[in-house]
Amino acid sequence: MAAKRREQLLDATVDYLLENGAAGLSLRPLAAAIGTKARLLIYHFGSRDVLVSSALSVLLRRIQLAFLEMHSHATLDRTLIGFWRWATDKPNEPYLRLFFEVHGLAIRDPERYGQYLRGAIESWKELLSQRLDKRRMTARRREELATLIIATVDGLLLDYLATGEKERTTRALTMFLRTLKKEE
Amino acid sequence: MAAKRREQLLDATVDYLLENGAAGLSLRPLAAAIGTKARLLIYHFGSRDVLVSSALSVLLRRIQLAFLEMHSHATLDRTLIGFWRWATDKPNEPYLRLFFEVHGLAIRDPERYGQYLRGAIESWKELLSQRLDKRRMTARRREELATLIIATVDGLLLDYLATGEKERTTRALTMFLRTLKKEE
DNA sequence: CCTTGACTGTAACAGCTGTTACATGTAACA
DNA sequence: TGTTACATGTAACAGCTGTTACAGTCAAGG
Repeated sequence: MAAKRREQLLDATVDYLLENGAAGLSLRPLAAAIGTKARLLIYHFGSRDVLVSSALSVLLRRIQLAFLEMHSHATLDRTLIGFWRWATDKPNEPYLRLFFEVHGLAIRDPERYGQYLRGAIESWKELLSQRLDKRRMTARRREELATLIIATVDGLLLDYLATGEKERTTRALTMFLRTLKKEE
Repeated sequence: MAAKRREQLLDATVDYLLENGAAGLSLRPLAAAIGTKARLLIYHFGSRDVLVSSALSVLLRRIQLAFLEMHSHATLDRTLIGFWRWATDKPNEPYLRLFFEVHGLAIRDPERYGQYLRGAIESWKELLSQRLDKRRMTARRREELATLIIATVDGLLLDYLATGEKERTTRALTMFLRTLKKEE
């Protein structure tokens, strides 16, 4: 098993990123934290950049799994509220924190983080469009709606992460969903 | 005039940040770009962190000025659309890019960027609440509405910056405003 | 047993970081 | 003219960065 050790290091790196962020990552502190040496990280991954982008892929996969679990809910409302609950649950906060941190970095440095960002945006859209498929509306309108819903949830999560005010942001989300329902 | 040179360096630093971002800022390249030495940046500002947070304050002031210019518009709709036009205008893009980049960094590192983030969020809320004051609604409802509007515009701007798709995101914004109007 | 290949340890490379000590300039004011 | 305050220049500090050269260790397969 050549790739086994690599897999372990990768998982440990993801956990480290969730705790410490991606902006100031450097090999030696990371290696010390996960019980290895910078030398070996380079050996297993080839370079720092490969390590980071590999770790972000794993991160994305984990978030997508959380998305998929919400699919069991009956209505779009319940799916969104379910995801909101998951995202604002304290133990899951690091996922969203890292998500928006990398989002900010990617806007500036698409070469390094672009692939992750495109994948992340795509996964949001896919979830939403699957939910909206069932309704009778033009593709154009469905696109508008998906864009609006994703943006609003993103914006509210950003607010929540910055202020920590769960109650206010949750109220704003339910108000948004109520407004959407009237619209139909 | 002791503070004159400092002011010049500060403005030049803001422009440099708008072009090059804040995540990987380091003194020597910055100094070279704006025609000075790292030595003098430390001399005028005391430390790197003071320089960065001073520059972000100037940035915030500039964005607030753009906000205030939109106040002349008659309705809330027109104010928001006016700001959206300003923010998605190519030459102004760096402001929002930097805004969200720092937002991402601040979530991770509140000590360094927290002050800027709180000020930025406050200025958004102030603009909105001034606009909503005139309407008859409970303070609680006004808070929900302001939170929702800010979050949606933020989320759409984030989408626009990542994808560059101005037409789709603008359509989503107008759909949002139309929905809000029905709600009243 | 001996070789092969995957893995790890030690140490170093050049280059970068923020910051500082010390010396020099420069202009205003007594 | 001498003093004072602000500004600048030159070099260096210790500490960090990703990466690499070289020398091992260790278990599996001939």
